[in-house]
Amino acid sequence: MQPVRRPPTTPFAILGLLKAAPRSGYDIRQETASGLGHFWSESYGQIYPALRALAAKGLVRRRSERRTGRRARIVYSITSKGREALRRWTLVPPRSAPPRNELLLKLYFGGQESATAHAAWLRRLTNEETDRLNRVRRLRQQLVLGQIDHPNPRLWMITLEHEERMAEARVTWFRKTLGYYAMVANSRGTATPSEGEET
Amino acid sequence: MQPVRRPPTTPFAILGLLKAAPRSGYDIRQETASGLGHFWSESYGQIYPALRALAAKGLVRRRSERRTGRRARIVYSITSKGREALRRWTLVPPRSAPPRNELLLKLYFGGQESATAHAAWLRRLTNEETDRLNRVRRLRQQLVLGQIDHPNPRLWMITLEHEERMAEARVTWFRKTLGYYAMVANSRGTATPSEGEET
DNA sequence: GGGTGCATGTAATGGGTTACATGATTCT
DNA sequence: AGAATCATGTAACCCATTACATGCACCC
Repeated sequence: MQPVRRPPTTPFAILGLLKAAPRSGYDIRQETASGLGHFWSESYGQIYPALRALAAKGLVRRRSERRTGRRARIVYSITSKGREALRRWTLVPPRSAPPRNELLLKLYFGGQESATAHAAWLRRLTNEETDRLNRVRRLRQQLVLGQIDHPNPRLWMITLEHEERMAEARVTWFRKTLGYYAMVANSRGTATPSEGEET
Repeated sequence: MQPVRRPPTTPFAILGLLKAAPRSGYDIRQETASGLGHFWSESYGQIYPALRALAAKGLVRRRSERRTGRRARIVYSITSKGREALRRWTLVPPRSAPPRNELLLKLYFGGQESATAHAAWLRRLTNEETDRLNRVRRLRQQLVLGQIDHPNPRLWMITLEHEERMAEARVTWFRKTLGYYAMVANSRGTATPSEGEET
């Protein structure tokens, strides 16, 4: 009846950001849409309630900041209690998420009948993934050359390398898979339409 | 007020399994815990309600099967309407999930202070991932050699290749990352504790 | 005066897991 | 007799996104 509590990760993602600098809810959203967005994202619907809860537990401090010429906003900063909670959380090994790959599901259950359509969107996805890979490579290169200012370049590098390895692997797989689909789609789109498929 | 309806994927995963053969809810769970489990998983809490909903929409047919000597069970089979719904679903390109990598979050926010602990669980995760990679490689090899019977070996191969490419990439990244953490953890655990870390 | 960006927030809804309840049958 | 497995199902949560409401301030 009482399900086991697994610690949610949203509040810790927020604490982590606040550890680097005090921020508003809006700032946090921006951050998870750009930099951190490489490996973590949050929506307003998560952030604002979580900030309240953190403040209620004394892990962050809330203060409103009025600025001349700009609208006032609420800035949160981490407390020492919050810092400690964050530290403890990072020590616990991460739990792995159950696999959920919609792409594979659609290919697998689509069968050969859908090969033409699949070839079409696989081509698009391949291009998107290739672009992403190139972006990450450029980013990493800039970091290597010291053209990017970052509070912890080493750890940032580690996350970029993760992105890059994964993107490379996906592109490799995409190209190979696309080869198969293009072949199947072609063999029925043009040559022998009433042949049926054997293989 | 009325959020846009994104089609849920659970019912289609179920339809896909039923397309191959009629199955009970229990069977479906077993399937998503073994074979399909490589890239998709479902829990009872999802499956049974989804089966009811599918039956109500006429996409699957429900019939109870009484077997001599074994307890009766409820077997679902796909209808032609269900087959059509599945086909249409596979034609639509998959949506990509927002990135959520708890591992990177913990490393990134943990900083160097937690390097010793991180090195420890990174080592464990590296081993687990390596084992998984080896398992997938063996599986693929068996498929190549025709030692595995599968209704659609080509599509199954494509999913295994995906698994393999990803596992390879993760192992590569793990080893590299572990190298860094082992170094940091070591340099402070033994030699020059007050030196700080350069390299 | 109107668009855009800054800023805070909530209601509605859906996705998903875990833990339990319940019971039959088979194996030891 | 008791454990393991087959089998169906639900209650209680939690996680998360989307879409909207609201309003300030700046720039054109």
